[in-house]
This record gives sequence, structure tokens and C-alpha cells, in this order.
Amino acid sequence: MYKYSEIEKKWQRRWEEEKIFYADAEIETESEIDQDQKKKFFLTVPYPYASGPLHIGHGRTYTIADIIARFKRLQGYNVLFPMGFHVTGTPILAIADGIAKGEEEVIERYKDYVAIYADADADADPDPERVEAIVKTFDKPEIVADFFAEQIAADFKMMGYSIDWRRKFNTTEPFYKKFIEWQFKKLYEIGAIKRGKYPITFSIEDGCAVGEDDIEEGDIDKVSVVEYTAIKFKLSDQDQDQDQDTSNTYLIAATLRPETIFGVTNLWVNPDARYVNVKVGDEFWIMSKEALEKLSYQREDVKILEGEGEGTEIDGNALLWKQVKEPVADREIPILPASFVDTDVGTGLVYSVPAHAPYDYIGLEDLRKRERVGVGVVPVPVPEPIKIIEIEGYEQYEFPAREICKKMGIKDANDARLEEATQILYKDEFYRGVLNEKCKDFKGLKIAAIKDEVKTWLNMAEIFYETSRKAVTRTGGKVIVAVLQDQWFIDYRDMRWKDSGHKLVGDMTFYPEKYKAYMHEIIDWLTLRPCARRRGLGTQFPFEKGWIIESLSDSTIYMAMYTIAHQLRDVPVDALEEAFFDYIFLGLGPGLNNANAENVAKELPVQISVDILNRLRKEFEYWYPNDLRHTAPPHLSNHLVFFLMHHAAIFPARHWPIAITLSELMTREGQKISKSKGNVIPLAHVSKLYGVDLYRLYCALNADFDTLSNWREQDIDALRRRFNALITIFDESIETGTGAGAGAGAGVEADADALEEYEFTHTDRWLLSKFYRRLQESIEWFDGFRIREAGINMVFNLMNDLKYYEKRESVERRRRIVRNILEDWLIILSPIVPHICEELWHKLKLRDRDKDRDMDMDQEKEKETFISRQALPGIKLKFIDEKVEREEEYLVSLVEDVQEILKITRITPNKIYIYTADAETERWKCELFKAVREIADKDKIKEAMKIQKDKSKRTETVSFVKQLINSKGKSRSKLEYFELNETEILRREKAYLAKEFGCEIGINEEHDPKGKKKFAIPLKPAIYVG
RNA sequence: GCGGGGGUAGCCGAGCAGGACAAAGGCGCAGGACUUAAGAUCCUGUUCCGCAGGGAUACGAGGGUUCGAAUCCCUCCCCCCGCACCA
Repeated sequence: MYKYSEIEKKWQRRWEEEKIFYADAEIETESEIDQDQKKKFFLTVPYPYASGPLHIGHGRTYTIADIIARFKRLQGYNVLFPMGFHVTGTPILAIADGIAKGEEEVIERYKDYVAIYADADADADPDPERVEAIVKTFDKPEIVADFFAEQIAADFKMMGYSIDWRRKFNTTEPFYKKFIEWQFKKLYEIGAIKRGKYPITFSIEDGCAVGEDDIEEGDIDKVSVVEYTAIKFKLSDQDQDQDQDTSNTYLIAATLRPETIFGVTNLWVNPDARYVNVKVGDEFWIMSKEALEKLSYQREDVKILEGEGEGTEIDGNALLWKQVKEPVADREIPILPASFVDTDVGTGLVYSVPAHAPYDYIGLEDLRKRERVGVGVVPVPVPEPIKIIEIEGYEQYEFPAREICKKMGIKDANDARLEEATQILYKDEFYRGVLNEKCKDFKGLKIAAIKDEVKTWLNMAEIFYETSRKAVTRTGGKVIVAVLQDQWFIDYRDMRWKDSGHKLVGDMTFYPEKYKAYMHEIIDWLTLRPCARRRGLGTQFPFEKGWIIESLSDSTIYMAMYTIAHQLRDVPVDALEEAFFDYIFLGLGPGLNNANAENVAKELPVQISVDILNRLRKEFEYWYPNDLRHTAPPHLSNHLVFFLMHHAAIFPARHWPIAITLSELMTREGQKISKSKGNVIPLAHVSKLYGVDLYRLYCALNADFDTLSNWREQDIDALRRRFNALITIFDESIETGTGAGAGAGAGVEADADALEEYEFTHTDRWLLSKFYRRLQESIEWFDGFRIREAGINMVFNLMNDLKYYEKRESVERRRRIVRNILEDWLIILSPIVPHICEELWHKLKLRDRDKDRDMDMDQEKEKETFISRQALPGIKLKFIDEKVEREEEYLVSLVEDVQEILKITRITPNKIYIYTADAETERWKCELFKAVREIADKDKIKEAMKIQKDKSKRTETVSFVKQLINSKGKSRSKLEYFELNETEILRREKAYLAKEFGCEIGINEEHDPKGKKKFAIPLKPAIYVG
């Protein structure tokens, strides 16, 4: 067998030496009439983030892209498949920081990562000292990024990807930053860049925004921002502090259900907690200490009152029994104690709606109990619930909250099911409840419909942000919601922008198609997107110092950079001003009507040649637009929509992207592939563990694009066996008994020369027909990105055809017939398994050369022909022969029928008699069959009787037609009739049938002891086993 | 909650512009060949019934449309994914 890793390395080296995948714009020939100019195909995949090694799951995306790139090359396109590296953002910075600070966890993780590469080439264990030395250098983010970018590039080469590496760049290189600045200026010009307030999850300890990755368990249980409505309850006059001029002191209660304000009966305060009085604007607000801390990150006008005289801290007890005014009708309501009030949720003050909130209802019941039993004194009357929502299914008790508590048997505030009851009731009320006459203008309306309106209507209300759950950072710092006062956004709300986004999407191809509709929805849903951060690697935000452009916003139109990146390195960075990119990418000059390179060159601060400008402009014009972007569905609602929208905003329609394909992620043995699961197989190990071609084949065949691919070891093994069998088939047709190589081909005497046309038997023609039909189908599928179907067709199905062929003919003849199709077969498989195909291709060419040693001298050159440079095989249409295939199917179905009879009757046959419908006595059936096949089932019998002139055959005719009708598509004959000379076929195949069943075969003989003959129908002969 | 995608044999998974579907391919399992043996490989079988190529049940549950439904429509149950500032 082949040593795959040697083959891989050999051809990767040769491809590189021969610059096979360098894609150059064909612009020199522009002025000439060049018939040979190829169509271009510009394919991109999102560049990997260079913070660590890639694994087999990532590899699926890139592998599929490479298969497409190689296929397009076979189709004759000038294919550009470039790659860069993503470096901007916070993760790499965090890694470097962690390593600089000596965080064990990070260091260990990176030692493991580095070891993967230190290990990749050698079998020996990686040298731990070397690994450690490398990780030590990782305290600088650039080093981390450079290291992994380099390693990933090496991985990609190892995977045989046909990338033009000259164009590689990373997102922190100076020329890239210049490009990003330009992009933002373009967005600014159209008014897409805005600034304003924005709530965000935030760590007090770290003093910065935190995302999913920074929060403890953030990936499992997401933390989101929740908007509470903070309602102000004015302390009633007699309770106002007389010592200070604070006639405007309010207790602030935050709620998620502002519409329930109409049913408020009291406030709840936790008597054991500490509250504070704080000046907000011109008012004094009372809330919990925790709430104050949060609020101070949300508003700028919060002033903490200092000095004891002002009594900033208030004991919860001190608030008890006082009266406040609710904001709707100025009713006075009491402040009551409740232990369930958590001061770290909301404002630590809760307004009570006992008719509709189970907690509140139970809270009041508790107080009532205390009053009755005389435990503690309740100095104010316990209020009665006020019902404000009518809701079906809650008529048994007066108040819905009471009803659900009764039904669930909840009796006191310690019952854990209170939370559940709250959820159920809330859901029911939200969707089905109707507000009643107590709700003024909102009477008769559903809550779901007016919730937001209530907030506005309650102009007394403020907004208070809270996290959706209590959360801490991975280092234990408290996570709250902060409101950034001056956040920069990209504002996608402009309807004209969205319209062009929709138009762009409408004209694009999506595969799988379902994502197109989804993309339209995403565009509708887009609003504001923060586009700058305070920290991280990246490009300085051009409109304000101290901000870095957020890393998804800097990766939206960068495909344009690939078209010129390799040449841009010769241009001084200082020249890359706005005018420069305006000209290259948009063809714009510094003023109106002077869009030519001379004028642009004059504008630039550094002298660069007009030729270069012209050349770059042409390069870009040649390659753009991006013909295909291939990635995974998780990118749809972020990167891809920005990619599309930014193209819509910046480029003219002729440069908008053409197509997007998406392939799902990969799991391993049904599990998500992740570091924490410990089931990661690095891409760097694929060659060693499986072989690159096998991996690629698996990526191609295992799942459709829209299906999660599951990396299962047992499936890999199965595929490996098939793959090896396939290679053996190839080999046996190349090896000629010299013993070279290995496999079953060794030592075989027969020369596997292609069959000449004059030698073709029916079976040969059948196989060729099958092959070229499959080839035709597969090319079509391939072209529609249905790689899996194409692959299965050209591997599994063809192998089955050959197996059958071998049974009908012989192993020796199979070797020869494969030689007839071998080149075409290798070519169509080469996008998927390029290394082995390249190897066999050269072997084949070498053999041919040896055989025709004295042919012309170009044979030496011929040897250098790469399969990677071939064109798609022409379909030899003349070999596609429906009649030949139908004959074979006819035979197969006959054999199956006989086998079934033998199986059931368990007869060992002496002789098998076959009676066809085209035999003399039954021929009328064929005529009748043809006559009635177009007629509706229910009219068939009537029609048949009209045709049947021979009265003696009436019964037989009826049963024959019934048979046709009942066969329900099982026998092909019902759907279509294909005229075959059955007798002739059977005479020809008599020997084969005799061999197959080990007995004599009689065809349309007189002998018919059981009267079977009359059961023959066209294409389904009658059978008698004697 | 909103939006999207699913539920097919012991398992993974095709099929889903209605008709060659008892259901591709693979895994597993059973039997056989080869082998001293194991492994690998290769054949055969893998819903039930049937001594003549046939029949009966099946594609989450229930209903409907149709000559005919895994495929179309409705209801219900269950599962998965996204909901952003994060690469």
C-alpha cells in the first residue's frame, strides 16, 4: 500500500515548486483579443482567528472550500483561493496578558497547543523545554498571533489546500489598518457611524465590558441585559425628612411588569437590609446599596450623598410602615416587610400586586396571619388585593394569584414553587389576559400588545438595567449592567440601506437555499451594532482616540484586499490614504470627473507610480466581486450579514458578492468538539492519524452541507476500507504485472490495456454507459455544490457497478475496462482526494511514456503534467446508451425473480424455463400494453376490451390489465414501456444465466407443465422452475 | 418569548417538486468463504407471513387532501440552533 504521508508531502512540495495555485489576474492581455482568457472565480473563506490550533471541525469548512476551488479549476476557471489571518480583538490580548501575569491555566493550555506543533513532524515527544521557551514568548500578543498564523498556514498546506499564499496578511498589519480606516470613513460618509448610550454587561472589578467568554459559565448559561422599569413612589408628606429640603424623595421599585402598576397595594422592603438615599438629578432616590452601585454605572447624574447628617444609609426597618404615593392616582400605600426581597435584584424594593403576583399574594397572607395570631404588630391595615386583569381559567377565586397558589397548594413564602407559579401566571396573563376598567386608557387590551406603551405612558418611570441572572467573571468579579454613555455604533436602521441589502441578497445564490430567507430576516432585525471597544488589538477608531475598531466590524469587506495584497507590499504605507483606496476599489478620483491614476497619484502624500495605481485598480477589477464565500451557519447573523451590508453600502452593485455556501459544523462521536470535552483532534494530526485524502473524502461524503457532520472512528474505518479498495482497483489497472507497487496488482500477468472498441461486449458498453452517465450527473451536482451526492456517485455507486461488472465478466476484464475510464475517473475525484489522484495520474503518465518510448520528445514534459491542472473530462456521450442499461436492468430483475422463487420453494432447479411476453403466443400483450399505457387506470380495462378482438382471450385480457394496474409502480412497466427484444437478450445471456443458477435454461420452449406461459407480461417474463 | 431547523429500521443517516420505498450508504448483528486460529477481507441475510416471483404492517402521535403520502395540509407531543457587540 501507499505511504500516504509521503505522497502528500511529495505533491504538496511539487505544487508549491510549480506554483500551481498562484492565481494571476489576466490583465496584460486585456487590449488584445484573447480567446483563451479564462473566466475567473474568486473564492473566500473567513480567515481563521490566530489564537490557537485549528481542529478537524474547523477543517471541514476549509476542506469543502478547497474541494470547490479545485473543482472550479477543473471547470476551466482561473481560481483565486486566498487566505489571511484574523488577529484583532480581545482574546489574543487576554491570552498574552494571562501568560504575562503567569496564570497557570493559560500557560498550561498554551503549552499543550504548542506541543501539538512541536510534535507534528516527529514521532518523538516534544521537547518540553523548547515548548516552555516558546510559551514564554507569548506574553506579547503579536508573538501569539504570529506563531499560530504560521502554524495554521502550515496546517493548511498539509491539508493540500490550493491556496495562493502570496496574498497572505493579518489584520494588524499597517496596510490592513489603513484599509480599515478607509472603510470606516466610507461608512461615516453615508452617516452610518453614530454614538450614544448603550447598556452592556460589565465587570466592576475589571472596569470593562465583559462577554460570554469572560463570564463564569457564560457559554452554558448566557447572561443578557434585561430592561426593568423603575417606578418612583413619592414618600408621603408626613414621612418626608423635615430636616432637609427633600420634599421630593422617592422610593424606587423596579419591575418587569409595569402594566401592573394599576393594581399596586403596597411596597415591599427587606427589613434586614441596608438602603441608601441618593441624589439623582434634582431628586432623592431610595434603593438598596447594591442597586446604587449598579445605577452609578448606568447614569451620570447619580450623586452619592455624603456626611452622616444627611443619613445616606437607611436601615430597612426604618422604612417600614411609612406611606408612599403610587404614581398613577396618588393613592397612599404602605411600605410592608418581606423577606423574599433580594436587594441584589433590581432596586431592592418591590411594589406589590397581590392580585396577580403569587409572591405578593403570599406576602400579604403572611402578614394577615401574623395579625391574626398576634405575632408582631402590624401597625397599618393589611391591604386588599386589587384585580386589574381578567383572564380565562382563573374564575374560581377572586384573584388569579390566589387561584394559582390554591391550586398548587402554595402556603407560605418559603415554598420553592412560588417561582414556578409566577412564571405560569405571568405567561397566561401576558398572552391571554385583558386589562380591566381599573387601567384607564388600557381597558380591554391585551398585555402582550400594550406592554411597551405603558412604559411610555408612565412618564414617571425610569429605566434600570439588570443582568438576566446573577453572574461573576471567571476571576470572580461581579457582573452588572453598565451603560456606556458614548458608545460608537454602526447604525443599520436606515431603510434605504436595508433595501439595498435585501436587493443584494435577492440577487445572490445561497446554498443551502433556506439561508437566503433567513438572511433577509437578519437584515430586517439588524439595528445598532457597537463597532468600537476600549481595548483589544486592532485599528484605531478614526473619529475618536482611545477606541479600537471592534473585530467583527473590521472583517467585512476585506476580501477586496486579497485582490491586491501581494502587490500592496511594494507600496509605502503612508501612501495608503483615502484617495488611494477610493481609486483602487471604487474608481473614484480626488474630485469629480478626474478619476484617473495621474490625478490620484498627485493627491497622495508619498510618491507612487501611476503604473502601480493602474495595475492595482485592474487587479481589483479583474477579481472582484467575490464569487463565492463559504463558511458555517453560525456566521450568518453576525459576520455574513455585515459582509453583505457593508458591500451594499460601499461598493457598486457589480461588485456585490455572488454566492454564499454554508456547511454545518462537525461533532465527534456525537459530541461537540471542544477543549473542555477533551475530544479535540488538531488539524495538524490529521495526516499522521488518518491521512489527508481520507479526511477530505470523509468531509465530502459524510454529510450534506446542511447537516452536522459526525466524526466517528468506526465510520472512518469503514471509509478507509472502501477507499483502499478503490485505490486497489485503480492500481490494478495501472500496474502491469511488474510487481511494482503492491496490492493485488502485483504479479498479475495480464496487461491492463484499455479495451478497444471492436472488443466491446454488451457488459462493457453497459459499464461505460453507467460511468459516463454518473460522470455527467456528478458534474452537475458538483456544480450545484452537492458534493456529497457527486462523491457518493463517483465512489460508492461506481464501485458497485464495477463489482457487478466483475461478476458478469471477470476480474481480468475489469482491469482493462477500468483502464478505459481511469483518467476521467481520477480527474473527477481529484478535487476531493488530490494527493492520491496526482500520484496515480503521474504513475499512469509515466507508464504511458515507458510504453511509447520512441514517441515524440514532449513526453518528458508530459510527465510534468499535473492532474491539478487538468480540465474536466468531456462526457463521452456516445457511450451513454439507455438501451444497454435497460437490457441489463431487465436481466437483473429477472435474476432477482428467479432467486426469490428458488428461495421460497427451496427447489434445486434442473432447468429454468423462461417465457417472454414477446414470444409469439403472448405478443398481443405488448401491443395492448403500449396501447393502454397512457390511459387512466380506471379506463384501462374498458379500453383494452375494445382493442382485444379475440373473444377467447377476454378473461386473460382482464387479468393482464389488472396486473398492470396493481403493480403500483413496482415493476417499472407500469410507468413506462421501453421496447426491448426480450427473446434476443435472453438468448445472448443464456450462458450467464446457466452459470448463475447452475442449471439449464429454456427460453420460450413449448414445455410448460404448469401453464406459466400466460403470466408473462412485457419486461417481466413468466418463469417455471423444473 | 421571537425566529429557524428537525423527529425515518438496533444505531448514524439518505429520501421530502406525491407514484420503482421495506426504504441509498455506512455501522452493528447473524450465517457462510478464506485462515491452524484470531484479525483483515469477501459474499449472504437482517419487519412479519408465504413451498412461485406475492401479501400484510411500517417513516414522532392523531386527523385531512389524493386512485396513491415518509413526502402536501391541520392539530398535538418531543428535540436542536440563533437572539448580537463575541471571535
